Amino acid sequence: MGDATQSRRARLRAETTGEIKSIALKHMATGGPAAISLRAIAREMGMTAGAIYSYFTNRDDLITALTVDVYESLAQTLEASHRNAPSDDPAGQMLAHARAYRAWAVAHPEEFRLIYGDPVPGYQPPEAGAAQEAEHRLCTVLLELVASAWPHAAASQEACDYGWSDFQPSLATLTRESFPDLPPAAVALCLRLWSRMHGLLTLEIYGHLRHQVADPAKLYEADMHDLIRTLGLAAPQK
Amino acid sequence: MGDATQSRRARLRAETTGEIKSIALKHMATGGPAAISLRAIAREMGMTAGAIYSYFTNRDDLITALTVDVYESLAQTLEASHRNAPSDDPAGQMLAHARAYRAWAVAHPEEFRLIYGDPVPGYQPPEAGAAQEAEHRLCTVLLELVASAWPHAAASQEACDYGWSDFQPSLATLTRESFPDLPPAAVALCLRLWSRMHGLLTLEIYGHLRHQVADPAKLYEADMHDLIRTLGLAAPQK
DNA sequence: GTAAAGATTGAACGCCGTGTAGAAATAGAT
DNA sequence: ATCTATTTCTACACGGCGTTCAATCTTTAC
Repeated sequence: MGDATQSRRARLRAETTGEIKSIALKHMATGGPAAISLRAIAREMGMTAGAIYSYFTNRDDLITALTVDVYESLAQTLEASHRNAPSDDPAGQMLAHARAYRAWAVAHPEEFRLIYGDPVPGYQPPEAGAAQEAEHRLCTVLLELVASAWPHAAASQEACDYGWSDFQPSLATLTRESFPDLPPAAVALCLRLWSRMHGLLTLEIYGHLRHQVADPAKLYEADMHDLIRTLGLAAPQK
Repeated sequence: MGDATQSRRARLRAETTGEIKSIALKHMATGGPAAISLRAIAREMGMTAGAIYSYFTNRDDLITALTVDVYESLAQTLEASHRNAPSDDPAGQMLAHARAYRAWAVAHPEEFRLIYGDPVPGYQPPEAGAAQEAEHRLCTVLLELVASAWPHAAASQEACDYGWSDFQPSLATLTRESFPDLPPAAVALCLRLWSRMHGLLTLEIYGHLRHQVADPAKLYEADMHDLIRTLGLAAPQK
C-alpha cells in the first residue's frame, strides 16, 4: 500500500491534476471561461487531449473542479477579511466585507464569471454539488456580520414576517445551529445584502456600468454607505 | 427601382432575416444563448450554413441583432408598465416597475442571460453599439420614476456628493436634457435602483437562490418594499 | 435580352469535445 | 529481477461548430 505520504503514482497524479487546473485557470483568466479547451491545455502540457480524460471524466468535470477551487479562493478571501476587521464595529465589518468582495471580483473577473455567470456552454453543475456547500460557507460569513449588526438593525427589519420554512432546509438548519439567536428575518437580510453587492458587481464585471458611470467604485461605496446607514449602524470612523 | 412598398427581393430578404432571428430565439429559449448555432438554424430552414452569411456577416452580428430585439422587448414591457401605473403614486410606480422587470426576467430567462450575462463564448459587443442606447432607454424609464419620487427621496440621498462628471457624457447630457431639475445624485440613485433589482434577479435567474430560499419572489418583494420605505415614499395602498 | 447584383450551394479548413484501441510506463507481489 | 495488473498516454476516428470561397442559380436593372 501507500508509503509515508502517498504512493509515487498518486503524487504524480496530483501534480498533473494541479497543472491541468492551473493552466485551465490561466486560459480562463485571459480568454474567459469559454476559453477552457481540453485540447489547448493538453497542447500546452505536451500531451494529447485524450490524456486528460484519465484525470477528469469530462470537460464539465474539470469545470466543476475549477469552480470548487474558485469558491475556495473567494471564501478564504472573505474569511480573512472578516478576521482582520475589528470585532466591535458592525459597520466597519460590513464595509470591509463589501470592499473585500468587490476587490476580489475586480481582480478576478473571469473567476467571478465562472461561478456567477454562465460557466461554459452546456455546462450543468452536479445537483448535489459542492457549489451549494460553498455558497452556504459564503453565506455564513455574511451571517456573522448580520449577527453582530442585528441588535442595531433588527428594528428596521421587522416589517416583513419570515419563517424558517421560507428557506431551504439546509440553510435553515445551518443558521439555527450556528446562530441560535438569529430570527429568519436576519437570514433574509443576509441574502438581500448579498444581492445588493452582487447587483452592482455583476453590472460592473459584465460591463454594463461602463457606459453609465465614470468610476464604478464610487457608486459601490455610495451604495454600501447608504446600506449601512439605513441598517441603523453607526457610520464607520474612516 | 422598388415598387410601392419594397422590391420583391427586399421583402424576401426581410422575411428570411426575421425567420433566422426567430429560429435563433427559439433555440436560445430552449438551450440557452450558447445553443445558437448557425448550422442548426440553417438546417431547420433547409438552407446551408454559408447562406446565413448573406444576412449576417458573423455569428456575433446575429447575436448583436438578437440583443437589440431583446432590449426592445424589455424596454417596451417596462415602458408599458410605466404607462399603466398611476402617475401620482411614486411608490406604486416603483413597485410596478420592479414587478414588471422581474416578471419579464422570469418569463424570459434566456433573453435575460443574453443581454446581462455572457451572451456566447468569445462574443464581443460592438463598441458604439445599440446596447448603450438601449441601456439609456431603460435608464430613462427609471429616471422618470426617480423624478417623480425625488421630492420625497431627496432628503435621504444628500449624503454623497455627486457631480455630472461622475457619469459618462452621454448619460449626463441625456439626463440634463430630459430632466433638467434632477441633480446628479438622482442619477446615481437611479443606477443603484437598477443594481438592486438586478442583483436579486441575476441570483435567481442563474440559480443561486434556488439552494437558499423557497420563494425568490417573496425575497424580491421584501427588498422592494424595504427600498421604497428607506426612500421615504409612502407605502402603496395595496 | 442582356448584364450586373444578390442569394445559395457544396466543399474545404481548422477548431472543438468525446470516445476507442493499443502501446508504453509504472505499480505491487513473487 | 521478473511477471502481471493497472494506469497513463498516443493515435485516430466521429460529429459538430464557424468561416471562407469558387461556382451556380435567381432576381433585378438597363
